[in-house]
Amino acid sequence: MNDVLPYPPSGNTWLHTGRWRWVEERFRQVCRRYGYREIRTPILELTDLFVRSVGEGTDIVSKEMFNLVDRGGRRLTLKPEGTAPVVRAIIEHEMLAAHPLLKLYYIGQNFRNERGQKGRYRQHQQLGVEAFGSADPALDAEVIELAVRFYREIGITDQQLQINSVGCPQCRPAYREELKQYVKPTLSEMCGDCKSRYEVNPLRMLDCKAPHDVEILSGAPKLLDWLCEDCGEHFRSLRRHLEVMSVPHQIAPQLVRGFDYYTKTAFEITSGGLGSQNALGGGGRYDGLVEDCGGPAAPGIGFGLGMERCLIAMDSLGIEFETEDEAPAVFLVALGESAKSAAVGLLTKIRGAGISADMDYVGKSLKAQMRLAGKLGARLVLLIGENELKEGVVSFRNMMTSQQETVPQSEVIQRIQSWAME
RNA sequence: GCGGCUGUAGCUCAGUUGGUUAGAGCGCCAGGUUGUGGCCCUGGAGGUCGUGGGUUCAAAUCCCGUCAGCCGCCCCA
Repeated sequence: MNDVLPYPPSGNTWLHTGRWRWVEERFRQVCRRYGYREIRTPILELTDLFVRSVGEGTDIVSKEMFNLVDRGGRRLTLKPEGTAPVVRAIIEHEMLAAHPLLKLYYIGQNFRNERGQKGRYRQHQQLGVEAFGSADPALDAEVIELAVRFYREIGITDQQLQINSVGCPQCRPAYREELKQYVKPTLSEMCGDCKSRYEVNPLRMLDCKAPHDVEILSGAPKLLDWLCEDCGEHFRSLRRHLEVMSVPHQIAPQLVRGFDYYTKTAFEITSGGLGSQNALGGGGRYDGLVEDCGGPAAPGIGFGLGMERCLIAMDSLGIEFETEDEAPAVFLVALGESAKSAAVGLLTKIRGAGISADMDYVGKSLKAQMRLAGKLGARLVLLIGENELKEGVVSFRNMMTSQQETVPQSEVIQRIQSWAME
């Protein structure tokens, strides 16, 4: 969990709201360009939703969810991932009836109860897309290419895309047995995690990092060789589309994702500079998920990417970008009580005309008010004192050139507007 | 869940083998003559040394607990 501040903090410069907005806006732009519409789902969902979709044996469900019980005795969970809530929402609102092909994107908070470290937080923000209603590998390619393009557009030049197929309920069981047969003789030499994975989720052994296990598994049968005709053709087709799109990618036979709902396509995008959490984002196809959650039989594919990891990767690559100008265009300086009152009226008028403006509220001296105007970055200072009040004018000071002029009160708005044009 | 490290002013940190009123830079505030910012000069405010306990004549400093953060493992975003 992190506080993201309005002013760039020293050190962790990525904890700055300006940067977050910039990345979010880029993501929105890309999603809109590809025909995805925004959806927002609640932070709380019924615990059961995640248990059924993500899978009982997964790390997330078995040890990483923030659970709570409400006063009605319902078991609720702070959402640990974004896909299941979206699936729940589209079923509840029968969205597929009106939009047989439904393309959605989201930006939201996820929660996982685990030990934090660089790039991994108990509350983190994910940006993601989900596309429902088509099993066409071209849609897989679209989603993957969208992700790759997004990273490229925010300047992450060292991204690497890895793809794999995790099969389907038709072909996966046979492979699972084959893998178990292969591992069985050497199971006693493997790490404790793998011993339990052997029983609970054998495929997860494939991405074990223990050196000896990696050695053992290097000769293991490949999932890609055991795909059924449908899954095999889907994967080959996906690759052809990626070639046509000129999206560089590597095949990663050991790539297995941590959720049970994935079928066929699985992919991950990594970047250097992230430490041991090198995944920027990942996703895959989930053709049985909507039906499993009580909806129509609709295939789907999506991905999620971590906001914090994007920002950290950008920092480590030294990516610069323009932050929007949040300085007030105009700063009002008032001298004395009656001038203050006139300034308040003027301030309101200026803001009402759509111009950003601000003034002092802590009783600063003229000098201090000027200092504040300078610090805030105001380009124009409007000064009202006894002299100006008497003559019905306002002094305009151009903070860039230090030139000053007087303007009749009735023409102030007009003058600010024309001044902005100069 | 396991292992390691850190915790002193708003921020980044210093603080000698335990020893007077705990320091610096930056930031903040105020002045540098009559109503004018940036640079410069001067001054000022601000800290129960994360927290609880212990050792000692004496603890920011040593020991233990606790909380928080960071880093690695696991896993993931």
